[in-house]
Amino acid sequence: MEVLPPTARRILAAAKRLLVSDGFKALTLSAIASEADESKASIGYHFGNKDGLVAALVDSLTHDANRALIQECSSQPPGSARVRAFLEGEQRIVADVSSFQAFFEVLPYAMRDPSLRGRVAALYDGYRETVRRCLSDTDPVAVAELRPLCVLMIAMVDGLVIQYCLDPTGVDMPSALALCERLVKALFA
Amino acid sequence: MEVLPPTARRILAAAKRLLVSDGFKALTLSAIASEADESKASIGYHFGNKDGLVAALVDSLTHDANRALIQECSSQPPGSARVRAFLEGEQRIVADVSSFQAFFEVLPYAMRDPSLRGRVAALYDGYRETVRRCLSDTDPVAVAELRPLCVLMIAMVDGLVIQYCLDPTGVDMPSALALCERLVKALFA
DNA sequence: GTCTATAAATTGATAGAC
DNA sequence: GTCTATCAATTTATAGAC
Repeated sequence: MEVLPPTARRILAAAKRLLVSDGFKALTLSAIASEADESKASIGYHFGNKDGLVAALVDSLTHDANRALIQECSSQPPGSARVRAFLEGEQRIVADVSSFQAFFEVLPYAMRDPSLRGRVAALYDGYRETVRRCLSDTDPVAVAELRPLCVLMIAMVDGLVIQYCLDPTGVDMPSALALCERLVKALFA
Repeated sequence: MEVLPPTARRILAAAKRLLVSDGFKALTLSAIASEADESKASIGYHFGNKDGLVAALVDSLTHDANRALIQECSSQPPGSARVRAFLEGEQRIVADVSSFQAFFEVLPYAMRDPSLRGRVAALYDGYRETVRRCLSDTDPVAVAELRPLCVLMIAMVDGLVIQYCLDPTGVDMPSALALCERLVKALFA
């Protein structure tokens, strides 16, 4: 992303804005060119074709998300303080619904295209590793269950956002997050 | 669904097959008509327009999913036996990835269209109610936390499927489900 | 590198015969 | 109810000037 020419960067940023605001269906070359104040032909020049643009867009999205999560967690020193910071960070992640919507827009395409799927799968590997780093150094006894716990924690965040996006009033998110915290602390006790 | 004319039913079934195999993008009137061995004009006649067809498709999907889950859970008598049956049912649900893929295809469109969102939100209400019925009658002490637990259980299932679809080899699903079971049982103890 | 102009294909929708 | 034929609109892609 940082090594792209300025025009390509503007096109990619415009595509990201369109994806968040209007969904994958709105990602037409005309709309992107208009949003970026560039010509349609420039998109072809910089990204080959639309598939190339989508691949670059997915890379950009996953990179941003991963960096944000790592920054979120590693700001605290290891130990119970970091665990608490991680759980608080989870709440912020759940609250940031807009970036999740962009992810859900891309998800079905990522699941079907082998190249995209590999890229997003690598992102989740990074997620799990980050969570593992946040939750370790607290109790060596629980090490055996650390991997599955990371999987479950991420699953809960993703799944909670789905329910919240579909019906913000139907889900008591604070209670769900409090229960989630209780479950984790019970495991470490 | 059952009250639809035979032709409409064939069209809907063809659309569902296309959605599962090739995704939402493949849901063009031409492709659906070809798959159903009907004419494009028939789709307009029976469903008004494409949006009408998609709404009927979402209704059909959610109805099937809800019925399957209820049947899965209510086959056992209340009590710990039903809880165990529910947890085993969860494993089967997670294993049935194809129906989840159809859901993930529809999810971004459901989140943006108010009408579709309401339909899918109602489905999740049914989900939570079903899970509540499966997990109640075991320990009255835990009643206060029953609602958030239902939310979390469904979130875990959804989130686990996401990770599994992206990388079946990168997630130790049996361990994750075992840990999930441990967490639930710890809560009831 | 960037643009205008246009090609070529596809899409959703419908008129009108049967 | 079902079909063929056709419409206007939109989409991706690219040729060619600058």
